[in-house]
Amino acid sequence: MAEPRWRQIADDLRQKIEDGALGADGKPLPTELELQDEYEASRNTVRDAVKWLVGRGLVYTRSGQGTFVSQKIDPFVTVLQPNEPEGESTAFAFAVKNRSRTPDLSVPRVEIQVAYGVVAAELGLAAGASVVSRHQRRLIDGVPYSLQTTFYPMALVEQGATRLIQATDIAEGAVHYLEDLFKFKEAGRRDRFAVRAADANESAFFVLPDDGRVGVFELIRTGFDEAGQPFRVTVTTLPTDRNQFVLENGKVPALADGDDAPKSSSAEHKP
Amino acid sequence: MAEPRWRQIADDLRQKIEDGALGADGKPLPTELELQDEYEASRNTVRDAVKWLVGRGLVYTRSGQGTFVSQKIDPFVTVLQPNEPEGESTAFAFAVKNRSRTPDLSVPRVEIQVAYGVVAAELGLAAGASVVSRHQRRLIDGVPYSLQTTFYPMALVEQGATRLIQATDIAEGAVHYLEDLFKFKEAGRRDRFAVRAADANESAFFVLPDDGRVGVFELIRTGFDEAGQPFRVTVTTLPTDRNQFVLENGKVPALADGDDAPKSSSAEHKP
DNA sequence: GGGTATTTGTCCGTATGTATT
DNA sequence: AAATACATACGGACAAATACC
Repeated sequence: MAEPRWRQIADDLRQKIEDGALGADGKPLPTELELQDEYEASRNTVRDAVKWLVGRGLVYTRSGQGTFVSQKIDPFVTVLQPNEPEGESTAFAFAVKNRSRTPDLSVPRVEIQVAYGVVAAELGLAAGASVVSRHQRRLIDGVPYSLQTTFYPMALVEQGATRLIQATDIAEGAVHYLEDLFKFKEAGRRDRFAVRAADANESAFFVLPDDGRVGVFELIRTGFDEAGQPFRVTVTTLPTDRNQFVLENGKVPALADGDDAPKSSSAEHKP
Repeated sequence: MAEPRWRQIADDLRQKIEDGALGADGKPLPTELELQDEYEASRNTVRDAVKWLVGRGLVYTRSGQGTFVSQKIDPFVTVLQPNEPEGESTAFAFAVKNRSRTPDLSVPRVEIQVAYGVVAAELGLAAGASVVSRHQRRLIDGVPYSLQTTFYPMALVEQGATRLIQATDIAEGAVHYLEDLFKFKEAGRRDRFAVRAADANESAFFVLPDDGRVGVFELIRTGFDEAGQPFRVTVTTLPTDRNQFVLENGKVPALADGDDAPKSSSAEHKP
């Protein structure tokens, strides 16, 4: 069996979808019963084919309704400035370009936790040391955008940064607050980018499909003082299906507001 | 049916795997037949459960052998310097830290293409203009690392940059070659980061699972001259399952060589 | 709101193919 | 060659979700 039957069917459907012969203008694909007749295969076999398309994100199914081709979504574009000018927003510097989108920020949930794993490693703390965590959810135009938690060594609070443990937004940004309070500068930052599977919390908040197809960006930003000592770690997660990042270096023309985010270039660099 | 049977089984298996009760030390999970007995479900149902785990990347199956829990892989860490000092490697500045890894670079495949889509948009060319594309594959320690294509307007070749259309490596870097030849500087760069599904070529080169679970980073780097005119676009794709990026800004302590890349922080910032 | 038809989701049993040991 | 284990494929029954009258 060179190519399994379900795979042949899947490839055929994909071709027809890309040609626009199927599912155009939001119409559903043929029902499983119809496909069963068309391909002379059992319903379970055509279902396997459709499942493969679902796994590729090409189509989605709705119980009781049918199978539809997925629409590309207009991504959030987050610009990471290399040299932040000033007044960055809370904890994670970001700017979302595009047509008058309205951000929405939850009240921070503040907790005292024990540092472990990544947080302890990044802050250079012994596993078991206390940290303050400030957690926030972001929405843009009502769409879940990011989950963010910033961790500070408990020592900062003991030295007077009491606003860190209040569950209210720090308007000027927590980092700025610390800079003002302690008369120092965040001299450097290191960002780590990775992609991993979404956990249950993220799947629920971002409303991701259950099959684990859509991962999340995990951004770990560590802030250092002049002495090279880390004093905060911010962990931000964002779903990969609706987010892009832009990094600018040196002299770069402004990104036009209506500038379309690239869809895909896969056809353009093939081996 | 609050929770489907297959999902209950999947959750139970996941729990046991995470507890180390199953699949530890490389031993296979119980066979489908054994699971069928254990859970008193049909073989198809336990297969559905296992499929879900496979989709999550928690286990993999090998025909004729069994089902095994996936091992975490030691990721490549690519450092993106904000202000490249000098002598960046060909076309895409990168540095892979870690234990004496040996990079491997294919001979470039050079083509003359018609610009369209992303490339035309980024280079500010009319769709239909000619571009030179230089495509390379990278391996690290024999493991496929990236696919990369850089596009230059054909006009550069007509103005004398003839080495661009030769299928030989440009040791000092193509950008450096252009800078020397035309006495100008790459004054700025814009990087776009996105994640998308791998296409067939990428799946084959990177040896990705067929189910589309693993996406690829797509990095689009556009280089601008002093006048703000784009003169090259580099498209790089790397699988998300084995790559991380690090971005440093300002004064940051050196990244230790053996510094472990973070596994996951999902447990540490939950709503 | 209720009922019904449509469509996908779950679950079962069975048979046979293919890869690996 | 034989045994084992996963992969493919079929057919059937019922459940759950949705739309529509």
